[in-house]
Amino acid sequence: MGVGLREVAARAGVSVGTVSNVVNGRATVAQEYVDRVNEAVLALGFVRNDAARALRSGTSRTVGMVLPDGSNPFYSNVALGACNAAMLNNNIVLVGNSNNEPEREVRYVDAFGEQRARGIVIASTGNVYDRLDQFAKGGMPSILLGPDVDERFSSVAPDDALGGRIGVEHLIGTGRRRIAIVGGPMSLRVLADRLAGANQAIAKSNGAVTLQVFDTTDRTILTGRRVGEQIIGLTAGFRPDAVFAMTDLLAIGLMQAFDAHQIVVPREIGIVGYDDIDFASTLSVPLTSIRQPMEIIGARAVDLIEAQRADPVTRQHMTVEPTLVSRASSRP
Amino acid sequence: MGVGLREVAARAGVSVGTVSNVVNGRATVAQEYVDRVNEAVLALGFVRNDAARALRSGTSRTVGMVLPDGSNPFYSNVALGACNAAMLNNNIVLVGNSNNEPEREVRYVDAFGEQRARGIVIASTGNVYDRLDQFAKGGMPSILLGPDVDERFSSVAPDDALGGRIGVEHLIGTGRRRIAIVGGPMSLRVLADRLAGANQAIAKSNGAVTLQVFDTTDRTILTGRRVGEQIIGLTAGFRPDAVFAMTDLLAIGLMQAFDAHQIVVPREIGIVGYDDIDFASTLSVPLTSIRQPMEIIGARAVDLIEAQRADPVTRQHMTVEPTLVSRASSRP
DNA sequence: CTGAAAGCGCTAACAT
DNA sequence: ATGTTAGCGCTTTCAG
Repeated sequence: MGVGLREVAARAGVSVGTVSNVVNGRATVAQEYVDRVNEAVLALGFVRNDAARALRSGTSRTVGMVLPDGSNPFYSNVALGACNAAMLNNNIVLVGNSNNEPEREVRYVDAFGEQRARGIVIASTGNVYDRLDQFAKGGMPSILLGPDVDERFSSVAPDDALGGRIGVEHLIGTGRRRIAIVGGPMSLRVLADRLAGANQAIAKSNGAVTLQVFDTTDRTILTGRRVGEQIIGLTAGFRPDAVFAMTDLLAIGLMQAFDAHQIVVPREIGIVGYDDIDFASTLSVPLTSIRQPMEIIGARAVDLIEAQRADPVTRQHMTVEPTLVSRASSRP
Repeated sequence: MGVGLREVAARAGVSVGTVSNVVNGRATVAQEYVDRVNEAVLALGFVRNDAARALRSGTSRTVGMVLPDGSNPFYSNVALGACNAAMLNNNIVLVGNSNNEPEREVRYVDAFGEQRARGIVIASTGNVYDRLDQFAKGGMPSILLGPDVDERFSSVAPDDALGGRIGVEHLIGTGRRRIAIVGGPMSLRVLADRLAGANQAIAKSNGAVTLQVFDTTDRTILTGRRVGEQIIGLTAGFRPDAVFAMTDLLAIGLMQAFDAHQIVVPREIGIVGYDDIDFASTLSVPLTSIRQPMEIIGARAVDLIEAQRADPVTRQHMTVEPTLVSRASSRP
């Protein structure tokens, strides 16, 4: 930008060291000098050069975050929580969006590595772990988001089994006994966990049964609607009185199908969704849903970065608990 | 990270200049040396130090983006488009989320300024313009997102008047004549523009009238539902046969209200929304909506950054055109 | 409490 | 085609 410490120093009639001290709000500089320096900074339009600072001091104020999907509210809320936590230490969070493309993921990871970020928080498919490990050896830790732990990194993940459990427990607690479960594919760890939790709740109950598990290939509204039609097609004896949907989108699709066939929710069938997306509360029948503590996940991840920098050897695997948000769709 | 060009050079038995050339894929280095250097890079876990590069070469590969709301799909898609465009020049886009807080906005702007980013793309409320202008003097341009132009910066904005016009023209084209318009507050420039465009379409039509403008304080589903109830309460002669909603959320609320009172869309009343959010297509009556070219906005902004760097004096104010996505909610 | 000076790791110009 | 070297702008001793 042209104007550096030197120019400011010249104009203020002090040394660069003094200017540096003023600019960084450090210790004891005579008030008179402080004023003169500030005047010069303003007049000259001086902007600190972070590249030079980072080079010299070897440390950055930036936490890098690599996320697979910018339009997924889950991730944007995680990012928000991370940002809040970083602010407390006077750091900032910069987000790179890999758009689910491994190639972009690598680019962002490299960029943060080369920038010598404080650390990287990443929800990854796994192919950059070696690189991240290399960075770690150089003192730049990475934190994994999600349940697929790797021994080399600390991680934070929501407890999906717990989520599945409390969702179904709630349905059972409101008097339902004939539970259907909708979601998939089960090769996704988070969904398998939710299913396991759901089954666990049913096993512990007295008298509730898993009527059917609809293993879907995706979790869209359309798929939910299709499953809904299937459920409606069931003869009365085989129809569930409650369904646990593994995402809110699925739940919304189910509701649309039930609504189209005058099956009233929650009287004839109770529904619990998962994620508590914004829409959940504003549906014509507001949706009971499992809410993930998204901002806490982000905050914990940032905390783990600092913890890891302080103590590079210990690894922590944190788990955060989802909560049930009860609304009309599951009322007794 | 400890290991630098020097260590690599030592191990490979070449000079730092040569290593630099290899690492940056430059020109003519003997294949034998290339191999030796690459071996050393791998063995030592060398990672380029971007701070040093930026300091020395005075230029960065990072485009900074400051957005007010990470969970708004509009902005995440703009960011995606920006990212795509940046990739073409081998740059990357890093996003800072101000969460609508001026204080954070300033922090991100400062951070990008200090990092000497290639430029800043920002959807701002306006209080950082002076700072951005200062950066511009130092050779780091900023591009404004949105209709509020400032003479000092180039900008790119969707043409909201056009959006309003094509939305209402479509409604009129499908035979509707009694148009209601829902949205607000009109102090927001984008909404005022949409209204102006809508009115323009009505003025040009033969026989269509603006029955009523519902000026709302926000644009949520709940508000849409409330307006819907009002519309239902109208005596038959005053009830519109079409409504242009300034956001899809409003449109969804309207639909919920109409649905609850057995008013069938589109037969009794046609609806056009705005934004084409993901939900629009999966509603039980899919919603006709005005789609903003979000990714193009982001791409143009990144292009403008480069244009501005090449020619710091000219300012450009670009406008991009929304399109109508026709679905069931507005069928004749 | 302030000034002077030595680099941080890299690039690019120049010399070989 | 490769090696040498002078800084980029800053922080941080170390003297004064």
